[in-house]
Amino acid sequence: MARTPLIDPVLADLDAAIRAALTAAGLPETDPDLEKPKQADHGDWATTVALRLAKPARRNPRELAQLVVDHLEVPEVVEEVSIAGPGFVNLRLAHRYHEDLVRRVLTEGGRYGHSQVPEAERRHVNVEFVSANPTGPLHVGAGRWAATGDALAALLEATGHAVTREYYVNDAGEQIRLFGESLVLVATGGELTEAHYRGQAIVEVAEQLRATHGAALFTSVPAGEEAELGGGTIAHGNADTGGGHGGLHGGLHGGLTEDVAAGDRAEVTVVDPRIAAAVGVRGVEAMRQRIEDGLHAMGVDFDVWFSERARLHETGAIAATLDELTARGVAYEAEGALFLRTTDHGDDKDRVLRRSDGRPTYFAADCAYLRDKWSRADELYYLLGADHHGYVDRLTAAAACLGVPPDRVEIRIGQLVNLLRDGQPVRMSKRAGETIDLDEVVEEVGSDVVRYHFLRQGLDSTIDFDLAVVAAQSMENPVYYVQYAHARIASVIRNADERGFEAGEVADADLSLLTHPAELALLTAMAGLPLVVAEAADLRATQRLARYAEELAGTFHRFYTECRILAPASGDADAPGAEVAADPALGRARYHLAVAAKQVLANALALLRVSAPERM
RNA sequence: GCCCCCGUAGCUCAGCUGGAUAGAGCACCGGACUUCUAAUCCGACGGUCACAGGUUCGAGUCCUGUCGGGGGCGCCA
Repeated sequence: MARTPLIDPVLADLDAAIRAALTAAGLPETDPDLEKPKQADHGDWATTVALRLAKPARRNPRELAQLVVDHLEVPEVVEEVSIAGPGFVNLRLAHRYHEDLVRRVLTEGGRYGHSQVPEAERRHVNVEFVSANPTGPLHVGAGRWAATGDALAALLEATGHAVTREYYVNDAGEQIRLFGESLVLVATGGELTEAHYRGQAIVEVAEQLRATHGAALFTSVPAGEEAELGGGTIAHGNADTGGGHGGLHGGLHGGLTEDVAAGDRAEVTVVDPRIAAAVGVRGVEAMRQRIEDGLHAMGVDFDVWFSERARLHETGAIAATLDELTARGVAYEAEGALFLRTTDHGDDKDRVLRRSDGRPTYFAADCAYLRDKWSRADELYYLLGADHHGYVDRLTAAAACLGVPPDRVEIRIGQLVNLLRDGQPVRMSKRAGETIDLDEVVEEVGSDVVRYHFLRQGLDSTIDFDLAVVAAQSMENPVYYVQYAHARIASVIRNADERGFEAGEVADADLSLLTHPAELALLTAMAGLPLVVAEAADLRATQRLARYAEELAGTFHRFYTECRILAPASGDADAPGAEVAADPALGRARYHLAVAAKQVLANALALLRVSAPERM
């Protein structure tokens, strides 16, 4: 993809004009690579072609810049071309461009800022995120993946891709039996060991199951049910040892640093495994529903809740996948087990698909899942926490073994979330039920604050989530700065309506009157959204959009301070806004500018899934 | 031991894939509301971009190494 996507029609013109100038000047063709100068007074766009051509041509870059400018057929929208510094070619757009922009924003409405990637790059992207185990409620750290995955999905949609938001429900295997056992013990007053799941949510789910299925569920095997939980029949319950993080989807996946590894849940079999399994399956579904509700409260809605048990184990998809891998010649038997030749694709050792006792590994389920997704999408995006970093190589290799082109699988690792309270780390233990739940925090501080807090920072940096800070300083949270700008505009519009202000149609407004520095800054900022959206989507970087929203809000606040829209009530010639009283056409132009700015703010916030309030 | 991420203002972080004078919020100091929302604006203060080399017209950005912080590495759920 070109470094600067030619989103704006003007950009395409400039790009073509510079290319033509290069040819006309007898210079080698190269990407004009238009960029926005950091300093506003350098112009609206700049190209560094002269700097980059200087070395191969062995010529002075300023000289080359002059050559380019001499041969440049200046497009109509460009008002001024200048050479600056070591050889930058700066372009300043004519005011008419900004006038057109206001009309364009108002015409496009909610679509302004959206764009279409070239046909060849258009994809159906399966975005898998969160996918935390349904053996407990989501903790705060999961909010990072929920917010980020959802916003990335929105960004991909806004750039012309089709998206499936997907949550993998790890509802098979030993941990489900243990989860069921925990529920049984809670329901029957049995004694929980250290290995069992506990906590308020477990108690509530146990009560819920009793209410819907009756107490007998906890004491007898439902008729006609076997203890098939996937991962092979749990024949003795203690065939597996330990917890830990052997597979991608078996781990916590919630993305929060945690002091207790899931480990050593082993050897606990105090309940009939068939009962534990039956209860576990139902309990997991109840817990999953709680998770779904909690995410919905945060504005995150998944298209697909993919049940490992129902769609991989019960359908035989895992077995089919192992067959396919064997048929492809990428799997082999050794020591009674089936291995996948992941070392052919960069992994440091081959991985076991089927243990020597015949049971498939979690990795086998992950392969089957990948295969299933690939049949439904043409690009697979995994958003994982840093605790799964060690899994990337084998997952990439698995994709290659299944014939998925490497450029269609993107595994993104995000750093974890540190939960703090007044600067002190909060130690959490999932099995002891000592967690801080996402839905509680969302309820307390609001979805907007939680989402924005996570979206504002890049995936590569560890985020501190200090409950005290987020709650107490909420009035200083940058999200309010952005939302306030939107609410302020809404307020002006309300006032205008009340006063019977006649704004007229944009088409009739004289937007050429918008020449105040604060007006020009706002117009320039508004023009930036499409490019920011395209880049944020391309780089999978939500913070780009968040920072842009803050910048745009800032330019509006300055405009608001310096440029009145409504004439002052008094006739005082020195009062702020007297210029509007003297020239009503200016007030009308500013009104349309503000309405357009409101739209741009709303569009940016919409992509972050943060609300744009009408009043605050 | 090996792999990944981070180190930028007192604090929390951006920095547009190598460009012009490194930015914002918070904190601190000083200003601005009888007139569209002060959850705002204006100004001041604040930097050896962890450190050392290298690549080139140009490095916070790319490469190598060192130091410091975080995370990950199993026929294992």
